[in-house]
This record gives sequence, structure tokens and C-alpha cells, in this order.
Amino acid sequence: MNFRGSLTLLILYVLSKGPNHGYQIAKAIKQQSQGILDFKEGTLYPTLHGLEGQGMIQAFEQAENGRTRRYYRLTQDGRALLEEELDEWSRYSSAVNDILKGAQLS
Amino acid sequence: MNFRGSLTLLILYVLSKGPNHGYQIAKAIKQQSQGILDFKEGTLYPTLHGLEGQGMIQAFEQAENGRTRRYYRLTQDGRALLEEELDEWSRYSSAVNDILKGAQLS
DNA sequence: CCTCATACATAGGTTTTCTATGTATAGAAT
DNA sequence: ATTCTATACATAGAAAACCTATGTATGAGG
Repeated sequence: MNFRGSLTLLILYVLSKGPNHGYQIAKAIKQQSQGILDFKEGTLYPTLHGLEGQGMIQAFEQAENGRTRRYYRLTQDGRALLEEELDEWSRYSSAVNDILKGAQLS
Repeated sequence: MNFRGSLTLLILYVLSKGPNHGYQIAKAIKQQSQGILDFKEGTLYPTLHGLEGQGMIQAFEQAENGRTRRYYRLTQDGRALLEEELDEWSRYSSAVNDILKGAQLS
């Protein structure tokens, strides 16, 4: 299933739990959603680069198992954006559910 | 707030309550979401035309207050698509909420 | 040695939605 | 009468978000 505008929110949220690298962020999102939100590398990496360019996340290199990995950590601005997007998700999903009230959601 | 991929679902759902015309569909969505999902005509009408082209909805003209309005009704295919999209919304929003579990959603 | 999972990246295109604008009518207000 | 507002439909053009496809490279397990 596609991310429908929530990819930034999900990435920021995963990073709020601690620094992480791209591949692992994607795996976390996929696993914690039971495979429903699956990672697309062509979506993931450009989004990470974009968030970095906007100063929402910050990259640093870290060696792991003899390989250099590109880790990201949330910045202050990123944390503020996360709060905003959490709020937006809450309002958006409530709004949709308000309209669908009465529909049988399985 | 933008529709984030749920506009088709919402239109089909409103039409499942009975035939309606574009302007009224948009108003219903706006009102039932307390103004959070507001209608954009440049989004609404092309989407209606698209759904009509795909045979999901069917247009008919109807006079009202001396004016001719373009009403739409759900087709069988449209109803099937609605079921599918309801299911998708349910799975998608659950998946996002699963990941955000632990975040304080206001 | 081969394959798979890991890991990052970019090019190019599609879908969805937005902004902006145009046209026209009915009803209410001044 | 005229002006304003809400109703009603429409299209052009652009932007944002996301996808598909592909390329490169390494480490681990068989």
C-alpha cells in the first residue's frame, strides 16, 4: 500500500525513537505495520535527502560490521515538524472517519 | 487540509447515500468533517469526470429551482470500488496507527 | 562461487491534488 | 436597479508525493 502523504510523519517518528539509518527505518515501518506499509527505496532515499536539506534530520556516518552506514538523527526543527504532523494525522484521520461514520469498516 | 488519497473514497461514500451533484458532494464532505476536508473545485470536478469515465458513477441532468444540475449516482462497479476503498482505508489507517502507537495523539 | 539480504542512490514517469481563472445564475441586500 | 454572495460547473497548468526500474556495492551463508 502507498504512503498517502504520511511518509514524512513515519520517518520522523521512527527517528524520534533514536538515530537510525535509511534501510533500518524502512524495515521498521514495514515490520511494525505488518508489511502493509512497505518501503520503496526510490521513495525513501529522496525523502531522507529532502528532510536533510530542510534541516529536519541530520546525517552522520557510522561504521558498523566493517561497513560505513549513513545514520540520521532528528533535529529540533524535525521534532517540531513531527509534533505538527502527528497533530495533522490525528485531525485528518478523525475527519475521514467522521464522514465514514455509519459505514461498516471491517 | 488535503485529501491525501481519500477523495475518491469520500465521493463514492457520499454517493452511496443517494444521488447528488458535485457542489453538494463537496459541501457534505466539508460540513461532515467540520471544515477540515475542504472542497477544491479544481480537484472535485476532474475527479468526478474521471470516475464517470471509469464507469464508477453515472451522470444525469435534473432541473432544480429552474436550473439544470448535473447529478451523479453510484454504479455497481462504483459500489464495488467503494467496498474496496473502505477496506483499504481501514487497513491503511490501522497500519499508521500501529506505528504511532505510543505517540501522544492529541 | 553463488545467492541473498543489506545498503544507498538516481533517472524518469505517473498519480493526485493544488492554484488560478472563467463562466453563469439565483437570491438577498442596499 | 445594482451589487454582493452563494451556488454550480469547468478547464489549464503546475506542484507534490510517490512509484517503477535500475545500478552499484558489501557481507554472510550455503
